[in-house]
Amino acid sequence: MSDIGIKQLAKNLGISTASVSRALSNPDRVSTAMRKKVQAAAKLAGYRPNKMGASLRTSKTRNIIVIIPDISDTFNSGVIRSLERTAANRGYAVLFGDTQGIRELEITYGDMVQTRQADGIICFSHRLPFTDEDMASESFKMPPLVNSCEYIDADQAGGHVVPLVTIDNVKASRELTQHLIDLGHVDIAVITGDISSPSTTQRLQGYQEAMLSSGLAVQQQLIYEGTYTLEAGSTITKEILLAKKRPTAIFCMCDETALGCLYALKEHNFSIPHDISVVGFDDIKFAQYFSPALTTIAQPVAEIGQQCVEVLLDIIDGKEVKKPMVVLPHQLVIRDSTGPVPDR
Amino acid sequence: MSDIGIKQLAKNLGISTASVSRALSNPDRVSTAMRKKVQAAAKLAGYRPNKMGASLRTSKTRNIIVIIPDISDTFNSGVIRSLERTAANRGYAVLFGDTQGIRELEITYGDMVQTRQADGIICFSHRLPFTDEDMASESFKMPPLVNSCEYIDADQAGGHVVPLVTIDNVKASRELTQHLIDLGHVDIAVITGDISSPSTTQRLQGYQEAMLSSGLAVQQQLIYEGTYTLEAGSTITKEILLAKKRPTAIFCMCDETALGCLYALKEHNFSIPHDISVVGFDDIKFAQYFSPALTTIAQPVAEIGQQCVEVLLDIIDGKEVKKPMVVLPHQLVIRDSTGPVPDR
DNA sequence: TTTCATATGGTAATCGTTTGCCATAATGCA
DNA sequence: TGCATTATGGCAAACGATTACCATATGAAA
Repeated sequence: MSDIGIKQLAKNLGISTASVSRALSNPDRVSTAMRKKVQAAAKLAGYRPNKMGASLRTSKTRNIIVIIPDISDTFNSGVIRSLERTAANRGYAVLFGDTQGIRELEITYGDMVQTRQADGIICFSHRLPFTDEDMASESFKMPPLVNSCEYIDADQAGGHVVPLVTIDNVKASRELTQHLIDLGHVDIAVITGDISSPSTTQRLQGYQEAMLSSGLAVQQQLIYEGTYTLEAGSTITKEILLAKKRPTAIFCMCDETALGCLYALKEHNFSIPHDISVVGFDDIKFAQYFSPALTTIAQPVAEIGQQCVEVLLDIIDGKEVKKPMVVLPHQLVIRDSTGPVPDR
Repeated sequence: MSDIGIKQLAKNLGISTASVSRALSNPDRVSTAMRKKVQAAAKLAGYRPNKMGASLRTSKTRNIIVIIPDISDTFNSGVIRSLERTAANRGYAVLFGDTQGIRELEITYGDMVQTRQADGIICFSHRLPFTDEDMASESFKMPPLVNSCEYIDADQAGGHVVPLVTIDNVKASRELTQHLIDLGHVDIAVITGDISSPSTTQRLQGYQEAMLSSGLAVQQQLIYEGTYTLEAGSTITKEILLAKKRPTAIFCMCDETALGCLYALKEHNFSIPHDISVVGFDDIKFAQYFSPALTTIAQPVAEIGQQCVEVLLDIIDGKEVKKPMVVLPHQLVIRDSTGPVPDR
């Protein structure tokens, strides 16, 4: 672990730096004898190549930057884990930028490709991490980027198509709503995520489609605008309980919200699903341990992470991207938080 | 966003690269006129400094690598978030390596300082991310490293003192156990984490100390070896329930385990805390939403993250590290999962 | 034996910055 | 006014790898 470089190594062996470099990172280019000699010496000396030097020369960093609003979000962290794993297998390291939804931080992290600290971006937000100014510039070139789970508007992207890995939110939401309808529910409240997020819009659309196609009215007063948080689930549920006409089911657009919802319901002595049914979305690892275990949509977390990396690396490698949008299968998971509509 | 470099910029302005560099990153070194001129031109041209070039020259990367067994662990991700924030404020980016506890991956990530991809390491494991071989070598120099929450043995560290940011696990565990004892519990089962982890050992020690100092026997058959997971909580609790003599309280060494435990208890129709009391450890964000809300030890997640970074940057900057061990205050949070021992 | 292709190793340029050293200009002070 | 500082800008050498290009050696084919 001494601070030895390729130069010193070459000098010690009485050979050129070119041979050392080749023996280590392009072994076919040298004779077996040379290769063995150099590799042995390198190992002995504890030689570690300085990646900065290499990166500078090759203009490849083998880093991926992941831009994410909240790294502690349970659903996201599942995807992250898979990302990281896949990337590592392909020889890439993953940098994370937690933006807390702050625009300025998004920009900072988005800049890391421009400053050559990363080769590409995986983004978990519905906003691109570049200034409008930059994007408007005609010299703007979109760096390798794929979006996870959140659709980005072509308008916002200045006409660029942004590759996306996601499930079909509309369809999943429709199925979930249909499940409630099949149980006889008619008054189904919704606690949305941030409405500026397309995933929320899509899930809302699925809900509406399911209602309408079953001949049920979409009651605007049952749609509550929230966020993807525990707190939103808890506070909005209380609001729902205060309504003159109570719904018999609550559709929470993420599992954390559903947990908050269950909490508030139990606090007010509602029995689930006897009095009110609750569904979530995502199937985070905690969902099956909630009481009652949560009916939800399972997203293929591992595949999402993996595909994000695969697609991104294809772009980085300059390969033709066959599918700008990868839609992965979700699954309706029926557990104990949903039941038939109660008699009135 | 054009691919312009310092050289081109200098040529355009008819000045030397030195002046450009100074105007941008060492502004006091040049005249106001020069500074303004260069900065304006840089902005106009969308100049982005290539950090690889700079890093190579300065041998500073301004990256920190965080090595963590499970990035999706809820407690950890809280700390991570804070880490990331503090680091960003200090101008450092954070890279993450999720090792899944795999030795080989630990080594890979540990190597990133040697290969100059990062300036320092924050480690969430009880093992150092270097090969024994390396550490045994006399030329081994410990890179800047601080450990979060897990103590590292000086033996294992080859005599090096590894700075640590943590709470006092022994004390916290003692208080938590004492809380149960105060409620009249005598037969208190424990579901541990991985026993190779010092945090587990320490929490176990705290438990034992509390029992003994209250004149209670430590019953070995009540100590169940587990892991810091939901699944362990669930399966081991079932085991506990099958025991001839059932405990009246279960001490889970982390909140996720406690959730698994609550789940299993409810599944078998035990009422909490009426029949059995349960405590967790960490106070993850979900804990207060469990049913019943969980009595636990709150760790100062944000401060832990912050301190880790502060200490690490001090080491990187070559400052004297005043305290090799930072012990932060925890808090006993009493909620609804604990109650008086039931009448027999 | 000659000729050509291939295998192997070396030389030195290069990637994009930063910075030590120097020259000159500007300023302060007596 | 003269001299000592200080401010400012340029030159060119790093940093540590990779690699285009070249020279030589080796072997095969004729």
